[in-house]
Amino acid sequence: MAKDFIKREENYSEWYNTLVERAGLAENSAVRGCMVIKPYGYAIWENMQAILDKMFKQTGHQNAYFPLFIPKSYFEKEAEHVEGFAKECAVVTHHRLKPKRNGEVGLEPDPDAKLEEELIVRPTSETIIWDTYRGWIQSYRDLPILCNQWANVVRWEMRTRMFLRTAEFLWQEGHTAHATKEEAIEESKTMLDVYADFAENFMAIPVIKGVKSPNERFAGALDTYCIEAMMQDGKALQAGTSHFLGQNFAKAFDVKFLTKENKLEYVWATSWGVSTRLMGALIMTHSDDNGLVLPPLLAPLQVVIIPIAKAEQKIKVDKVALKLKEELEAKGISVKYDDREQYSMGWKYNEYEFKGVPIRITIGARDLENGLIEICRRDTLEKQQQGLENLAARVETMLADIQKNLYNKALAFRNARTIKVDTWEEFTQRIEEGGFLLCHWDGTAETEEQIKKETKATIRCIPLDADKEEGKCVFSGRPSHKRVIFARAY
RNA sequence: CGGGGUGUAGCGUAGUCCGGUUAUCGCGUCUGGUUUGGGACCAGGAGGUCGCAGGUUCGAAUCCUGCCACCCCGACCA
Repeated sequence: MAKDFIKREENYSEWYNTLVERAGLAENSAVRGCMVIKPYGYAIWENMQAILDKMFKQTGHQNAYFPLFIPKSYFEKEAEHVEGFAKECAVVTHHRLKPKRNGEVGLEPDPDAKLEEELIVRPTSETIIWDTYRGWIQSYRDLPILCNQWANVVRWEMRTRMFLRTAEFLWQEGHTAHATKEEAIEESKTMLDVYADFAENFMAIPVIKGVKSPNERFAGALDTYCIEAMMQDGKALQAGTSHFLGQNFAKAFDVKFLTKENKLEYVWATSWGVSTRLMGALIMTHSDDNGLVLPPLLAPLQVVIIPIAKAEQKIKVDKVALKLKEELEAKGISVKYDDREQYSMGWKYNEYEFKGVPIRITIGARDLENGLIEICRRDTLEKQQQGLENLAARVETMLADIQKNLYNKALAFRNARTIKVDTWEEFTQRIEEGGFLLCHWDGTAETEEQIKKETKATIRCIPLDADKEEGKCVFSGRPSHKRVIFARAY
């Protein structure tokens, strides 16, 4: 284990913070609640962005960009939406500073530069986008509009955690407009599938697709679909959401269209998003006591080659290493040959393990005499000696295997900690151990509130594939027709 | 905003209760040399408003007062 790195069981939250900083992903900034994403962390995010962006385009979406500032009045138009976000908004009131009047050194907002209407730094863009869509939509021929925006948003949270909840974060938000309810619902489900596909096949994170209870719904949505993942400490993390917004925003912003039948109707809407929070999910799903573990499909560096050689043997080792590097790169694999002399091989081993590089290849002068190298996979830390022939192809296979193995491991972990619970007594005990509790729920907000109050557990989602099953609410004993997922969450 | 804690070199820290030479140690960093199969070794060097302001004192990192910042636990979390 890497020296001076604490173990997960000791203090999960401290382990997480240490890992984020030591692996070079991010650090807390001097600005309250904000985070600096460092180059290595950003490289992972860029890989995620590129894949998602491609998936969005394949499902017919286009990128666009809307303003950072939202006039306060826009914000007030949708009642539930205001209520949901009002408590965490950054507000711009002035557009100029001037020296302090009382003679002290420093600046203060110039009273003459007070904005007539205050501007909100977007916590999400539904309002400004729907205000814009009004001008774009007249007839059914203008629909659907399928736009996505890559942007930053600000939500002034009381308490923050790197990647999981920061005052400012990066995300994408899709906003679509449709002629029919069915089409909008279809869209929100399609995007949920895209997210689930991304989470499972690229991030190697198994997720449960579901719908939120009314309590947990997005402010202004009729239905909020989500993917929920389980972290290593048994807590749930909402990894992505897709909202069916009905005609709420169209009504609030007066966005109507003329149907084929020449009737004026309100437009149907969806919105969906994932954020840098996914980075947190990635870390808390796969990492171990040696540091980060990255799925090969997202790793900025997939293979690192480390030489061990005395000065006189170095040329031979270099030759083999560089040839291998070339072969791997020809297969589209990203490789670094780290022959820096100021660091020992032991130091490098620890460093790349910490950064989660999926495969490490050691080329030692001694083994090379016998035509052997050492290959070590990050997910299992298993080391093998191998010959040089066809090595690139075997590395390629191993990367695919690591990708698959990470998913299977995470799935096995989740399955082992997902249990059916039918009595309140068992619920209160098992919730302490973390994990997902599959329980009957009477469908009322009061029960949900009460359970949250007593146990801090919330309904993560009502799984879309939940089987019909008659039962009694774990809390109230009233009848229920399917099980929902309760868990403590980030 | 409540409850708890911490501020000493780039990072992590000892010293604070009980005031007293030149503020401790480790990591990192720089120089030179030797090294390389799991965070190398030796030698030498640089680096400090002890969070800020005021007070007590012959003398303050240490005691007193005020302020500030950050962290943890709550409240908050579409």
